[in-house]
Amino acid sequence: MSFRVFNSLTRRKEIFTPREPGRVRMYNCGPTVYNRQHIGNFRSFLFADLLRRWLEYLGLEVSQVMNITDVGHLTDDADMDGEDKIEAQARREKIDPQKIADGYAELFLADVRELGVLAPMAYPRATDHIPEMLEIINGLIEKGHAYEKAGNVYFDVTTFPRYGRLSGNKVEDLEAGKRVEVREDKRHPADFALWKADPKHLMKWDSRFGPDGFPGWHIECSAMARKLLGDELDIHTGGEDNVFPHHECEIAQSECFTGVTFARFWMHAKFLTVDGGKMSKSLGNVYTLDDVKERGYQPRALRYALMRGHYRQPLNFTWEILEESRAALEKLDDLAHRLRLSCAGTGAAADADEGSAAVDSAQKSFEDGLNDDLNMPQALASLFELRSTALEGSLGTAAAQRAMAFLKKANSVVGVIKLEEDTLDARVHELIAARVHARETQDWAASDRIRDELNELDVVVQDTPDGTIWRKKG
RNA sequence: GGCGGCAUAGCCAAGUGGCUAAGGCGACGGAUUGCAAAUCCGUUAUCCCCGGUUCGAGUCCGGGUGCCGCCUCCA
Repeated sequence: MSFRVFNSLTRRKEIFTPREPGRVRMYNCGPTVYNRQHIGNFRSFLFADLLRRWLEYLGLEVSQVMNITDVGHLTDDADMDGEDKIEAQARREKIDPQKIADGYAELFLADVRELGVLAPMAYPRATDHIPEMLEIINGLIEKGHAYEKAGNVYFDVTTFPRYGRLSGNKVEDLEAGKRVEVREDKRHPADFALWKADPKHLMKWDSRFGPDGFPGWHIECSAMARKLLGDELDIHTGGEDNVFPHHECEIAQSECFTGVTFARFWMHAKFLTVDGGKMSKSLGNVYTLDDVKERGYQPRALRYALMRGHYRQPLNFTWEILEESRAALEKLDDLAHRLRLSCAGTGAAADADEGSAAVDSAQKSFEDGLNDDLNMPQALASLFELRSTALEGSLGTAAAQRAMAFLKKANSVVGVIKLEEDTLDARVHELIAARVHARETQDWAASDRIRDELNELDVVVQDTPDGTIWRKKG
């Protein structure tokens, strides 16, 4: 079965194939680093990570790029008085805007690492690509797709008939829209800025348009994608809120400049809501990874919570859901643990191949699920079905080894399961041995006391017919 | 005002028109256990409403209702 993805551009599921056989060029819209990234941002980044991991599972080489936008967008594209987000934050913190951006970029990288996101080929920064942006801007002016007015450069949307194809917006409707304020130096209200001039701006670059310029919002992605991946991408991803205007504008800029299709597949993750609605500072529910950790949850619990639903379905976050995720994850850890034991012969069925068919069927279901536009719920369900099989004691050693190999492969995609054997220090080993001895002599008081002690050390003991087994919590 | 999405059990969440509607979390009853934990067995769904198409609809079509997101920096 081949990998089918929902292409936002055509609004249909299509079979994915890279332009160059065996190699995928993928660009993921990353963060604007004027603030700490929140769990909503992570949903989109984890989606990109899942996609990359699945493509690699399928044996494709993935050239993946995720931008870090470290020059702020105007808070209001149509209003020159609108404040740049990074500069606004810099004023609040009274330090240099580049330091703000660099600081938050570091936090972003640390967060994402903790969430188990695999590093892409590159995390390019906007401020390192000003010449590449200007090259495109100049080219667009030469080709008549852009025009300059007093140091500001705008893209002329009327020169690109496909403008609006991705988002389903019509230029006429945008014109009628109440939210787009008309700026008198724009030819058309929907024209968007490629380059802006403002002497008061702190981050600025010299160019033929004047000494006080800085890039408009969308141009950095076009420039960095082109530089690192070439003119034609296979996949471009982002959050659904990027569809318009950001991605629409990227397509216009890039395609008018290069004359070829910018990206063949566009994939967008649905929005994350918190407590049933958009998160907001006033509600105090803009959660960061630190909030998750402060409540005693491992980052992987958040990874699980944000990935267990389908990426195109709305997802709501609550602390109850995170708790549910933690509990489910514990079961998957336990599956890995049981499989290790079965591989070693403990509790394994007499026939070494007993249960092989169930393992194969779980693997097929896992692969079919993810091949169907990354159906993660189905993929996860297959792992729990494998667990049921393993717990029925119906796996032989050979089947268990096969199951373990599959689980490792599966975890290369989901990236949340604790596969390796926990290590215990000598003290814990002694306690476990002492408890086994106490039980043999039916000294229940001592046995229970040691069990409590082990619990304090986050070790859970379980007495099974095959003897006492243990595992670490969490 | 324009565009898009969603509605399946107490909660979360799959579901190419066709076998008894996956899976997870939780709850309850029983088994097991020195007590637990884990596990096993069982119970927990008029698929938002009303029409229509069809031999057959959770699934397709039309109309409601409710919720969410985008159109402004936003993943």
